[in-house]
Amino acid sequence: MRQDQIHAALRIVKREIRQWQEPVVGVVARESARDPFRILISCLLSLRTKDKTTSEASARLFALAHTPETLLKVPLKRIEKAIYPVGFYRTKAKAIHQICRRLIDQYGGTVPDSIEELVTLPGVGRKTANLVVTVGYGKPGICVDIHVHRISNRWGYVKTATPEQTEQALRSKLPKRYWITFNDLLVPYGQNLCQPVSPFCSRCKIIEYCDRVGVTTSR
DNA sequence: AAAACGGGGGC
DNA sequence: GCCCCAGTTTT
Repeated sequence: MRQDQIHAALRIVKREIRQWQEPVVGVVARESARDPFRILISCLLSLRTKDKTTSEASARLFALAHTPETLLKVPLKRIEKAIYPVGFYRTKAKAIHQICRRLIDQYGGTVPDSIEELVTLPGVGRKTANLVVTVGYGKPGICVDIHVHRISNRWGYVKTATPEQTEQALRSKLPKRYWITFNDLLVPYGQNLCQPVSPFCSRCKIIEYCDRVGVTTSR
């Protein structure tokens, strides 16, 4: 995909996603009501877990409590029960308490708004930190998860080996107006149409812009 | 039974 | 850069 095609491609993807009956657009961010703390916890739950499962689990969890102070008072057992289907539930429940403790001790119960501080929290890496900063605080940033990484390369828009390299490449190449929404567009597109193996290329409206790097079979 | 799941951490 | 993590859901 050429640089001058990215605008058209993203516009088409956006329109396409809007037409879907059950949109899964940025579920983690959207259902978290743009609250940095909820985004942080939702992202933690989403590690190696399907989006729908994460969404349902975080809803159950936040029904119990949704601030560091109150969530820390919820016993681990109850947290584990609420988030059970996400997998790694014991590890994640423990991490939730640790994060709450750190936020209270070091940041007065608030969530820091810088990548550098966020990634020092247990279970928080660049992907999670970027989502908190961009969606939670509305600051410029690029959140690269596995979908963004795969599709950016599949299009041939970037040529990178790791998500972190993708983040750097997009930072210098992607027009800034798309920084915050890029993730919101590519994630649902990657979940429902441009999947890792045999994507639905026949239903893709931007196939003419796509280099189909690494696509061996398609539907 | 095996693969997949919106990563992260340790080496 | 590679390997492990430690669980459920989906195929």
